Amino acid sequence: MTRKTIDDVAKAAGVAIKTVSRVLNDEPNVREETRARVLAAVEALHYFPSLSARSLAGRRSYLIGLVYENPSANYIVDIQHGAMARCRQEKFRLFVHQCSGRDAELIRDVIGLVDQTHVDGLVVPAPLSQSIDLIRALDRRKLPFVRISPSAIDHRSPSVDMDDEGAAREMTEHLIELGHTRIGFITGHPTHHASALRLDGYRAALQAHRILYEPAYVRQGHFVFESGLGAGRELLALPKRPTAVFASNDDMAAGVLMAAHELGLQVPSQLSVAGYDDTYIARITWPRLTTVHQPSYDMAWSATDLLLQALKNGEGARTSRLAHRLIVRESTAPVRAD
Amino acid sequence: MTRKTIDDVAKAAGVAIKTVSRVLNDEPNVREETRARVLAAVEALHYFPSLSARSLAGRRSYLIGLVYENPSANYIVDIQHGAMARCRQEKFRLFVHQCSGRDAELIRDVIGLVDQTHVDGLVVPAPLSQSIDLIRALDRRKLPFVRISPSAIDHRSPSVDMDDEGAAREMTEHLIELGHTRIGFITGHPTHHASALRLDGYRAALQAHRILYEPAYVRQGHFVFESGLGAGRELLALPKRPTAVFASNDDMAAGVLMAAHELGLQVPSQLSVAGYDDTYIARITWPRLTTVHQPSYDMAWSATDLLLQALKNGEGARTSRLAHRLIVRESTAPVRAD
DNA sequence: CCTTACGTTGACAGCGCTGTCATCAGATGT
DNA sequence: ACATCTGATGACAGCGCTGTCAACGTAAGG
Repeated sequence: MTRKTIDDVAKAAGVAIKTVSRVLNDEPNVREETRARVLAAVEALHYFPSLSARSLAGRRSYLIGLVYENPSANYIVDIQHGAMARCRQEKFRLFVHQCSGRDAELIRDVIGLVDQTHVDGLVVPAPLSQSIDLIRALDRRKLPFVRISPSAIDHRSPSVDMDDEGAAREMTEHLIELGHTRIGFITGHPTHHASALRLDGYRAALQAHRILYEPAYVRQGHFVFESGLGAGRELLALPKRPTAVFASNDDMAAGVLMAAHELGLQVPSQLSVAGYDDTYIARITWPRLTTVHQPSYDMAWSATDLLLQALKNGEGARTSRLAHRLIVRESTAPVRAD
Repeated sequence: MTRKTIDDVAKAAGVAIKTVSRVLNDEPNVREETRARVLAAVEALHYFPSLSARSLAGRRSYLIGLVYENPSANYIVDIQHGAMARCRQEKFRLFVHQCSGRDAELIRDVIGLVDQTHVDGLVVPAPLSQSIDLIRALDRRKLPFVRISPSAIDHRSPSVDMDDEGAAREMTEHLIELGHTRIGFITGHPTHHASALRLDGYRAALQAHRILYEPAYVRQGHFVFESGLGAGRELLALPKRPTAVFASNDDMAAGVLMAAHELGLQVPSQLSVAGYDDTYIARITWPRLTTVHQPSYDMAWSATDLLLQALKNGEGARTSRLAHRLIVRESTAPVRAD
């Protein structure tokens, strides 16, 4: 059992290889009857065209790259699978690449990937999507790419995002509606643009409800569990401790839960805790987390979709914003009368 | 800024392209001075050889495939990164592919990947590594592959695993040493070979300590949180409920924790809970999980290492077993005198 | 009726590399 | 001294496709 080539298919279908190529690439001007014969031969021989040959010979490689930089496992798996799903539908393949290095080295790493694999385009999720240097380097290579959750400093390339500020505002309002006024907030990694947006949403909600913004209630986190645990301990050690804590992602919210448990505080009766992202974690903590659903899978799907469209039609920049929603579970409750 | 080719390098170094090729492929019979000149040119031009051209022209593609089938996010991310790390060291690239379909369709999916991408070999983690049909199909294609945690029904191909039975025995003994005799057990997915091994280890420990094996204490799980929650609820509803529960992975152990919390049972004072795998989850639950560290990252690294060795030396089957270790955290404690 | 256009198909070059084989200088053996 | 071997290098074919262009038959237009 060996690999079949286009010649085998051409022979089996009684046509020239160029005709097989036409059918495989959905090119026009092939008789319906011929197309059917070729497709039958392809099917019968279990023929799969060689990506290497295709990308060497033609302008397309049928390969999309997904480059990312060390974010949380749950996020990146959703992103991967969303992108893979869309690729599969179009018979593209996805090349997943975890970048190494920083700054110039990172750029070389990505450009190296592009040069070696001949990918037709790149899906660039946050936080890499915020690297101006990378964007510039890709532009120089004239490589199409779509960014997920790019920073506000914008660019004419297509991108997909969600309304981070609005979502954070809604979550904060949810807590305010439950009667909370002393609401702690844990920010995300300082270099992620989403971190600033989420903080903005928190502050906007406070302001809209005339609740004084109290800097002591805001702690710096880094999107990882340990930072949430640390920030949670600090917040709960405050003389007038918050009755609710809103963490900028679920991992950190899980850290706050642990901090509360350490002190023997009941969640949600003595402390409400809210997260962000709605990753797997939010469903397995005790209690389960009230959180914002960030549609990572769908964002990756859409980003890949935009990229494939751009490759087909050579069409320019488009941006799409996906809907989020509040997921209210058992970690938030009305504030208790002290 | 455009892609450089081997011709550019050859011109810059003042040699024939074949000589550049020799240097790039570590072939012998190149003068040291010539090699240095070529490498300097490669560096200066930021040249990256085209994988497509290489795999078309030669016998090697410098590509390894990682195929997997829907396991937990935390597991597969570790596997991916372990394999990527090893690939990077050898200037190979890793093609990550989530399989689709079942049985014959799955086989076609994998063979399709192999045919299209020309991967030199495959890393096959559990549970795919247990598919006899897949193994046979790969053999027919004469494609080198290394399995991670294959089933006992063995094969002369290389593989990497850990001692599942021994680890489960140790964990059960840990619980027994804490004074537990009514120990619940939640099995893994029935088609995973590791599930049976872990159950064997549990039973072996009971037997060694002359504790009666009680079938009612053993519940079927499927390696997912919900199944652990369900099984946990059942176990804790038993008239003579277990004082400890050992779940076959961390996700299910988290489910048991939730079941305990629902009933207001304190862990570990009223119930000890143990997991398996030592994924990220084990460090963020309350209390943090006592678990078995399964070295997924290292297993993938080693599997990739074996594969690369086999590609280089054409050497046959080897199997390597990686060490596990018990991670005792706060979810297990001595049994309380009732 | 012939010309033109169009739809359909195939011949062939060439993408950027590696494998094979030839070439040549210098070292080695007798 | 000559034949022989060895190491270093290059010329060239060809991997499996796609892009280009030519060829052909047939329908439409004058």
